[in-house]
Amino acid sequence: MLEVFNTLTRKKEVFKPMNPDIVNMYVCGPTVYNYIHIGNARSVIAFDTIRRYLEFRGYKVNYISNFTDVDDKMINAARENHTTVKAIADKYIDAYMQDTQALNIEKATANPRATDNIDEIINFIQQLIDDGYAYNVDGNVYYRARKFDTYGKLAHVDVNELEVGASQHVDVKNGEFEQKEDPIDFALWKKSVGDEISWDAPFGKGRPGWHIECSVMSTKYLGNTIDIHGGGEDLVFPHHENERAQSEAKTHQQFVKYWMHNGFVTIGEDNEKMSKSLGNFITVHDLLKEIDGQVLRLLMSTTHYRRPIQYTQTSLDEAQSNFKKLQNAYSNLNYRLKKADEGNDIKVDQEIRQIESKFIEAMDDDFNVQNGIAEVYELAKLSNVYVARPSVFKGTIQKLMDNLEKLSMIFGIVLKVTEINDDEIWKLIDERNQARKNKDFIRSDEIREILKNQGIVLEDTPQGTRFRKE
RNA sequence: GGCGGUAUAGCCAAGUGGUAAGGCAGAGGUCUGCAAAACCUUUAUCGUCGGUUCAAAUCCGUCUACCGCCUCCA
Repeated sequence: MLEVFNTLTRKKEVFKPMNPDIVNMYVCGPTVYNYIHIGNARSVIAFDTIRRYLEFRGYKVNYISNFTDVDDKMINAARENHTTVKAIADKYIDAYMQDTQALNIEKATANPRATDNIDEIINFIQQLIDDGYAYNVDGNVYYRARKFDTYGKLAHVDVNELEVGASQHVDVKNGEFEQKEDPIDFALWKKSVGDEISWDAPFGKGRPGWHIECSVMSTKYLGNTIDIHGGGEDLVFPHHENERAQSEAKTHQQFVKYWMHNGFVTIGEDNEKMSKSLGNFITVHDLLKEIDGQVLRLLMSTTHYRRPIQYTQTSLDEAQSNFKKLQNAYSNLNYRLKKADEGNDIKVDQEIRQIESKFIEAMDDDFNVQNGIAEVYELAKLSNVYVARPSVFKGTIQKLMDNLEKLSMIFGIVLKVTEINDDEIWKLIDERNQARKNKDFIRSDEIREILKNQGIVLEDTPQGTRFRKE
């Protein structure tokens, strides 16, 4: 029985989607004014793994992840680069797609952009105004937070205790605070200044505030009530609190059944949150120049999604060696397959089933990936044991391969076997084996060294010489 | 100031009442012409102090340290 930790109730709850076979989930995507960093990647990876597990459990998942492609930062980035907001958005959306592909993120059902949904945003705001939940001050529209009874419930904050400016990120002296009826009100629509990017609306020329686009796109693509809404824990307040307020004020229905939030990636000696504003971030774009994206995925599978995770060289190295371990197990199985005996046995079925049921037990507990991936390593170990046996059935090896592949896939790891098509290399391998037969170990070691320099590692086994690429 | 989180071996990390999974690194061993890969064995009493209990890493309280949110953030 799958249980999910719900930020709203701060409890693990039995997962029951609205439709027994379908899960509708929305994950907040980035504001596209820069490359995504490792912290952003954690969120993307965490929810991709969650999605894949839900699919593994038999659900059809409708997965929406948005791009926020208009806001102050976008406008500033465009200005600094002497280009348009759209050009900035296009550039970084493209980069996002490339980066997430390298991370083996399953394609979303849709990646809607805020600017493609302006009409819906305007209508949404208009209705909030009509219903008295929002007010227009000189072309700026604000949401009347206190009017929404349960404002603060998601973040578990008391409206009266909210200390404006405590985070020291708000300029309390700017005009916005003077315009608002209440400091806790937030912008739905921002009046444009000068020739800034803008759209015409009944309440004046301007652009959407932060939060509103997610309310609009979530309800538009997935309906008034969705099963899962996810994002980093820094989004709980104000972003998700505000989305909830807007959406439920408009639809009078529960907006989200299960709110899920991932913990941060921390970096440096004092384990600070990696963030754009602190400037202590490493972009995925840069990291991918050095490592396989799958290594980053394994790093993110090192701990539970709600807990913070340290980004260090050591943690990266460990992930790298775990990645190699899985790949080796898989390609060694593949090599052994060719030298295995015809037939099947049932013992391995039981062993695999046992691992899988422990895997499910782990993942059903609020997607405990750490315990889950431990079972994948168990399966790799079992595989290695079979591979090392003097005789083994093809059916056994095949089942191990299939299952290893299936479980690894949930973590975004695609197992591959090494192929060598180069005749020159085959000739060298043959020559080396001949030399070994003649006990000419000088020559055989020489050849192994030559191939090693080409990235091909030879390993002698009782079944012959196998190879893999480094 | 308000709210929340975390503290387990050299490192990462499970475990939420019955005497500590797993991974990395280390040590020893098996296999090998040598290697590699792999397998086997081996390494902790759980931040402090106190309480509840037959029994606590696990519950309660205290203290300490670190981190996060309080309208820029995944």
